[in-house]
Amino acid sequence: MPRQAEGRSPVGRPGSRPATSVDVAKLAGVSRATVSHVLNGQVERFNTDTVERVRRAAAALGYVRSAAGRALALGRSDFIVVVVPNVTFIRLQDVVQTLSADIEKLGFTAVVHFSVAGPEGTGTDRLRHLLETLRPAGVLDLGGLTRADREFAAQAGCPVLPPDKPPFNVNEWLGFLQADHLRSRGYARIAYALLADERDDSYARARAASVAAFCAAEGMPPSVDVHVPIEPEGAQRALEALLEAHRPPFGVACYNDKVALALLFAARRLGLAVPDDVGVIGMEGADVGQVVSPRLTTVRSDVRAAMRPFRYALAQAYGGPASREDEPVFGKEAFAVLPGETT
Amino acid sequence: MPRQAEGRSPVGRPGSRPATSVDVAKLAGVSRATVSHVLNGQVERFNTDTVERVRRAAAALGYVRSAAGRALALGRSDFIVVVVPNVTFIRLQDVVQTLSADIEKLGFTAVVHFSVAGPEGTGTDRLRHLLETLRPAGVLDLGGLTRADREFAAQAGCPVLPPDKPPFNVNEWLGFLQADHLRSRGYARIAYALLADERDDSYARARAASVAAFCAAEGMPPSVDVHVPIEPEGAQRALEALLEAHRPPFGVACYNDKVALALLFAARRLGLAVPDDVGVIGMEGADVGQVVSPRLTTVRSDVRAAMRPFRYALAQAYGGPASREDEPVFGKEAFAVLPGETT
DNA sequence: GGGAACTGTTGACGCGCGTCAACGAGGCTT
DNA sequence: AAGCCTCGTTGACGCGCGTCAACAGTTCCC
Repeated sequence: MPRQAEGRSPVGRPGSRPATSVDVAKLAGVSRATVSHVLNGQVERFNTDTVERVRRAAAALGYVRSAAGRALALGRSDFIVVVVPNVTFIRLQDVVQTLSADIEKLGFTAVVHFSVAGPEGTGTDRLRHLLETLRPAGVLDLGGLTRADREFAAQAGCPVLPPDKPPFNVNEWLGFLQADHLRSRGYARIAYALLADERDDSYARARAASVAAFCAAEGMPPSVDVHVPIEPEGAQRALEALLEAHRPPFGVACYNDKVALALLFAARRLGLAVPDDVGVIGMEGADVGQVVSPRLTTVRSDVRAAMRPFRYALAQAYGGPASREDEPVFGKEAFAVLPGETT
Repeated sequence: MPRQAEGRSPVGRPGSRPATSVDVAKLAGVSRATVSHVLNGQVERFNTDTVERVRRAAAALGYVRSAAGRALALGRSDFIVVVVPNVTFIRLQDVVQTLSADIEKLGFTAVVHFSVAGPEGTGTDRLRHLLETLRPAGVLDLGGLTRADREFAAQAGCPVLPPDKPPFNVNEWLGFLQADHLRSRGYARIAYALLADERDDSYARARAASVAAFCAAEGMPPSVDVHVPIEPEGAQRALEALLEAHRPPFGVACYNDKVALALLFAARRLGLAVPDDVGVIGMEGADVGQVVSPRLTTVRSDVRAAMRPFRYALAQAYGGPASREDEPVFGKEAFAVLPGETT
């Protein structure tokens, strides 16, 4: 049986291998080098006619260049590793999805890496392995990278974005927003509620520190940190512990809306009046916090605006000339206190 | 200035290119072919001494094989694309994280792909592009793939897991659990609450259908579907609409815990007694549903047990001989009604 | 008219790896 | 001694691509 005639169809019939740049070159009647150049945007150096032929041929064959071949030739791949820290908020999915879309828009492919996946196998080892096999075009650090990991990546010739230390003081700002709101509502004492039982969370640390700094700067009593589990009895115990340090009324700035809700309902079960005895402000503006009664006071975040530093860093590093519209800092409009009924 | 002597250190000094199999071969005093064979597990064919030398050399150099080179030679990469459907539940992060870890354990790298990223650019195009550039070892479908996409992947020589249609009747089972619980609590009429304003969600459809089938089989009045937005006024309106179709008391099976909470508090604002007038059962056992008062009745899920079909499919397709302990169906223990105060 | 400068195009190499066919050495049989 | 098999090892090729140096063709200037 004679071998099937060279199958080249956009849809790729079963058995027909995918088109390569050789196929495109043949069909366009040019050399493979020309195809490569044209398809990589070296357009001015060629006849418009040639360019057109190549493009048409590529389209006709449904040509998609092989990531592997390109990576091998270039010495680096078109992947960008997104490092997601051990951080817990409901809208994390939005964040990842938004960033993935931005990355794809730049012609790269996002590979998300969770800083700490489980008990066994440190995230560091897994990350380093990833960097070495993948040789990605970059690492987008949402805050999960240790200094050592950053250096490792840099040494491996893999730029880490954003170039400054990742939190961008965003956590400082968030802590300030919460503390400032609480004080403006008349609370003279402030506490910060972290999530209990979580592995070290750099965001939480930074925000608690920011709240503490606010209190110090404003001459208020030092803020008290408390770890709150998302579970009724534990939350109640945490709140009781807090009551021993701070006499009501006081305000609690919470790591996220889940923590806030846990404290809110714990307070009611303990017979404390909200917001008179205890004020609670959450963080992130999760929809679930707005459907309960009383409606949670929180800090609403606009994911796209909050991601601006990351988009900026990506555009700066990989973007075309037209993608410089963003600024390197998150928009102040990214975060705003959403007044509710709990402060 | 003389070029630096061949830098080969595990940590990779700046400027020293990463070790390749050539380096390993040289250091071990064997050919590159041998290195490749040994490192791919062709152990019996070689002297134990040779094997040992190769392994030691690789370890000494911190050798990590290049994904690009391997992919190019093999004609397919070591990626597994995880297709995440347009589905909304709080613990989705857990699911993705768990699967990623399982995939890495098998020596592959997970690339998550969101079925629908945004308004512009259909997910299908992006997926197909991904399959063509990446030539992944497989696609793990959480339920977001259309039949056409599945066929496309198969034709491209890229196996789709799990082989059966993805939902594995898991949604049928979940709908049953909810409906059965409601009936056992004495509700003679049942409604199903989907998430409003979401693009088509196959999970939601399947579960609503399952609840409807339950009602029909049990001779109950047909279930009513209602779309609930996660926002107080909208939820209230949805509940009011429901009241026109069903006279209390009735039970509502909810798509997820957020929907359940929205309805729960909407009911209270409307002066309806929960659970006497309206029973509410959520889905997923999110911690946030357990800290509010009244505590939400819901279906608790054990992510690992629920992921079993996917782990099984992965092991079956790519796993070593020792990884067959799992069964192809999710464990019934994966999902259990968690009684609360709302039914 | 001969070289220089420029434009448009291409041949050829190498990236790192998997693998097939082939090889030498040693032991065995005929 | 010649042939055959097995065992352990390797040379060489190709995967698809980017890119450099070199090429033919044209225009220009002295």
